[in-house]
Amino acid sequence: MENLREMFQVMTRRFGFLNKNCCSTGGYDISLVQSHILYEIDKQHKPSMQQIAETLGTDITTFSRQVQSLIKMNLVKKNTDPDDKRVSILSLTTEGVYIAESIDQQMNAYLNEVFSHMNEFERETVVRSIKLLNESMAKSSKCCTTPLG
Amino acid sequence: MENLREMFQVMTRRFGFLNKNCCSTGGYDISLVQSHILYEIDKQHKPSMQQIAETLGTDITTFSRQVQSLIKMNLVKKNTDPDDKRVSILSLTTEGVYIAESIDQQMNAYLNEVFSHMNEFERETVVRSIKLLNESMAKSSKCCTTPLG
DNA sequence: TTTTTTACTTGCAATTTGCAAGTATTTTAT
DNA sequence: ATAAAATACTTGCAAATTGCAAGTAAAAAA
Repeated sequence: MENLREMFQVMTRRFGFLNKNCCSTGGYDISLVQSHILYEIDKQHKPSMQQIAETLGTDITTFSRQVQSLIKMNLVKKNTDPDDKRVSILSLTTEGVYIAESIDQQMNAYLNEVFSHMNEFERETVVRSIKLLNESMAKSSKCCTTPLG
Repeated sequence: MENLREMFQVMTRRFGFLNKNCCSTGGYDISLVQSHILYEIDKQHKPSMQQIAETLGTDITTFSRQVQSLIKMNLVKKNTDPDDKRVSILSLTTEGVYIAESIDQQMNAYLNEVFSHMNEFERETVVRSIKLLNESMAKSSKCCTTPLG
């Protein structure tokens, strides 16, 4: 059997580079972690601080400060949940949405370029495989969840 | 078409968690970046500092210090290349090999567990897909290489 | 031989990190 | 109804990680 880890290591490293490249797109000085925060806020529905921090596997105190800087940059808003005044609901500002979308476009453009080296059949196979992989990882209770959770 | 980026983001995040979990296995206090350094030194043949730093996309100065700490921990050795006294050849100590291997085993065990949720056909498809993906990413000149290279 | 390039190291100064300890609100006893 | 416990988040550190600028030493080019 081939070395699974090696394949994954190479793939995720490459994807990591791509991610790093893309987040500094558009003149804005966004760090990789910040781009992930923007991405998740955009994706989740009215998320709280805890939720995003949990999703990203970031310590809540670190996350708190990252959000503060994103608010200063006017990319993220924070609203206290009316039902529970302890929790802060996060959302993107118009500018934040713009940045998040432009990063997303870049990423997808690059990924499409990568996929252009395959034929239609290969593309479909790969897409299905990644879905399968994600499902399997989700099923696995032992692994692949946040380090401290 | 599905959102490629989302699929990749989820997958690599999960793999990242796995990576983080695994590197702190075995009582040793190894950071994620350090585990990646050990991995690459193990993988490459008599690599120089530059080579590993380049592979990992790390600034050479940062890398220099990381290696120093790994040497202090007695996991890595540095030997000056006899053919060019400027370059340092990196290698793992016996202890380093042990750590690297135990991380590798953990990782592969977890990945096998993930793959156990698939049938034989799916497994093969997924493995082939990841290989394909890696080849395609390698072909793509635009993307997926080190940020500053 | 001098100049330039290359491989690496150190000096900062800035950023990022997480634990401990805080505040404020809500939930759970009693 | 009130005290105690839990939850959501924030701040104070102090340590670790980062990268640029400037260094050393060796090799290659001029």
